Amino acid sequence: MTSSTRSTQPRRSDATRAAILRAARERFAADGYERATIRAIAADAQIDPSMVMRYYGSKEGLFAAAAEFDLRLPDLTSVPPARLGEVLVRHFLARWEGDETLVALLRAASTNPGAAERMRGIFADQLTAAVATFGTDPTLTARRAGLVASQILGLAFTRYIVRLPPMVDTTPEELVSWVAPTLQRYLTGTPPS
Amino acid sequence: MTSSTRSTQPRRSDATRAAILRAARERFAADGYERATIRAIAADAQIDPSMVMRYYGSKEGLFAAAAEFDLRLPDLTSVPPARLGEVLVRHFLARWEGDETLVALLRAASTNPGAAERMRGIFADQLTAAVATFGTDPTLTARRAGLVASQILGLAFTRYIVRLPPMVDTTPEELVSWVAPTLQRYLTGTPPS
DNA sequence: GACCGTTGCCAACACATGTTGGCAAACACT
DNA sequence: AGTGTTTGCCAACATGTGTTGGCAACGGTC
Repeated sequence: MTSSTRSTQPRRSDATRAAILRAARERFAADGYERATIRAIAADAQIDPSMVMRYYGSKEGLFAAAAEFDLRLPDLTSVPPARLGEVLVRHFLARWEGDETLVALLRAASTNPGAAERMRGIFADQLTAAVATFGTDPTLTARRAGLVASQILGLAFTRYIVRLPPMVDTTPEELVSWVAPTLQRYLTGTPPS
Repeated sequence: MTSSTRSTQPRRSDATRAAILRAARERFAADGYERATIRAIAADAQIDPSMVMRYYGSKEGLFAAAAEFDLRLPDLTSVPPARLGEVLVRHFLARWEGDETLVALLRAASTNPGAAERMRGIFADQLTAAVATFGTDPTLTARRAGLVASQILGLAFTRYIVRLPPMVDTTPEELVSWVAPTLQRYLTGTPPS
């Protein structure tokens, strides 16, 4: 702290900080947590590796900052109940088609316990909260949210990580048509016996 | 080659080889490709790290041997068409609930290109071939197989890798009830416009 | 213009990694 | 018994990693 009394004053190094964060997201998304080295990230950002340490403390700290992520789920109460699935798939596809943060998180979650923990938080908190806006049984709500997460993450995993050819080649709209009914049933379908 | 003229004669070191492979599968499944070190695997197998190199050439070679995997898909032509989804989910859950090889492959596929390639091979070849037993349009067949893979891998990813609480707590039979209709539609449903 | 915090770079440390070569004991075979 | 092969271990190398400390240049403040 210098002389700033409240929140954060714009610092002269903000540009550097942002460059590091951008490069970190790219590298984490492309290589995963362990293969993405601080040296490579620093090289991409065209600064010295020691700056990364000064501004983010450690590699874990850098990842924590780079993997900050908000699903930005729309208000599901203002959506026609019959179109919930469609709205959700479309939203997710659009959300991470233009933001590699989730891909970074997805890759890292496989090997980094902290990343997995964050993933759990995001989908357990944000998604469960959204699903909870309709339906009262908490166990059932959690199960619905989990199933939705399984299909959504499976979609992302096969399309962006493993890159299964049929999943890569299919257009987003076609994917929406196929997957929307699945989410719809997970969200509003009557539970099996 | 020593004096063996055909295939493979039982060697005295077979026990060691097997111990290495078992430890490797465990470590790769638990830690992923990069965090699983040859030293740790050798320690688990109670032998010297250099033996791993001698018997498997390199870390990549060891992984290739440890990640040998067969989905063992049943013959889908002898299954009532209406129960295809149910049979498939049950088979997959049973298949990898007792064999950590697929978990190892799944974890590694996120960061290791070779593992991702193998994953593509398994699901593009074995699964697509099974789906192709009914239906003629190759593009549609590939798409169906891809969608099935997305839900199946999403299930495995959320249950075994990220360990989302609702997906971990749910019993296999309950998962089957929820997911079977999804696969059923991906396999036999009429394609959207 | 002197002072002090900030920004940046360089060099280095401590450590873990995959990998290699050499050597001793155990074994197989004549 | 003698010889060649196999199995195993030890020590070491080369390299890449996250991380640290020190030092020069810059920027604003009195």
